Amino acid sequence: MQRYFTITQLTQEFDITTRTLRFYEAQGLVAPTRRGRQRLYTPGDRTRIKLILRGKRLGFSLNEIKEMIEMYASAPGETGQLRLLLDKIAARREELLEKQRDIELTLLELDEVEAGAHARMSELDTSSLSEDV
Amino acid sequence: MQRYFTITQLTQEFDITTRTLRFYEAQGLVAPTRRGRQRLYTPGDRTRIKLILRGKRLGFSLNEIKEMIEMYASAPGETGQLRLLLDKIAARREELLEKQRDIELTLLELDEVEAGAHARMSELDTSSLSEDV
DNA sequence: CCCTCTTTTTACGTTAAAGTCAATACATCA
DNA sequence: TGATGTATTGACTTTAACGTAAAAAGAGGG
Repeated sequence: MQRYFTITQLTQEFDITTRTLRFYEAQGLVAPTRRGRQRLYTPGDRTRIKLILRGKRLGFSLNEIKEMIEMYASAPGETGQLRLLLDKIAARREELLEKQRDIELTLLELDEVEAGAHARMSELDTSSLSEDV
Repeated sequence: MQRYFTITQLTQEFDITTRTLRFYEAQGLVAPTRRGRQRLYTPGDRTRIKLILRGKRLGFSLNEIKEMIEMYASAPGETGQLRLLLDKIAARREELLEKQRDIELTLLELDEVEAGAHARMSELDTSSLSEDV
């Protein structure tokens, strides 16, 4: 029942290169199993890759992404470790909330620029008395 | 009525280095005026710097940020330019909305990890019969 | 079994975004 | 006016995240 993905399947699905996947492996972000020397990616590996790409879209570094993935994967035993984990979670959450606010502001500004552009366009339309086809 | 900021004031306010500000200037992202050789930043320059840093937090490259800032600053004359501007705005908006979705997902996952950690902690608490002070 | 095609490994190159260092240039304050 | 501190400029270095190229090793097909 274990379905595997080849490296090229994944590069095509996610539009990345083999170099990229091997680099992520070298950084300890994924660890595909091997059939001989060939890499075989499990669905779990595929999920990790999705997480990595999502992290990248949000502007996190590979090191930060690695930390987050390890947070998901770990089941730390003792209380000290758990407190530390909770702290890390809180910190990440703060960052994400800040990014959310940043996005809101940027979207608002885009709205303004767009409104200005539309205004300018209708000016041009009426002044030139031209008609769109 | 024109208040100026020195470079060190801004580095302290935004926790960046002078090298960074001069680099942004070399890239055409800000253009402070000069008193002799010394740089003087206007409130407008300061705003641009804020925009740059916000863009960076969202994972945009300096080139992308430059484009966005120029979108704000420009008042393009002809219709073709305006259409192009509207297209760029639409594209940016898409990116930002994707980032929003990415953030939502990541926050949900953090919630799960946190819930798991809390569960694990209460297990440890009851099993050890210890009390917090 | 040979040929072709894909994968892997190794190594060096590249780009963005600064960091670091050295040499001047100003400015000020005692 | 000389010392002291801050700014500027230019050059070289660094780091992250890959790109690119070359050589060797399998994989499958006829």
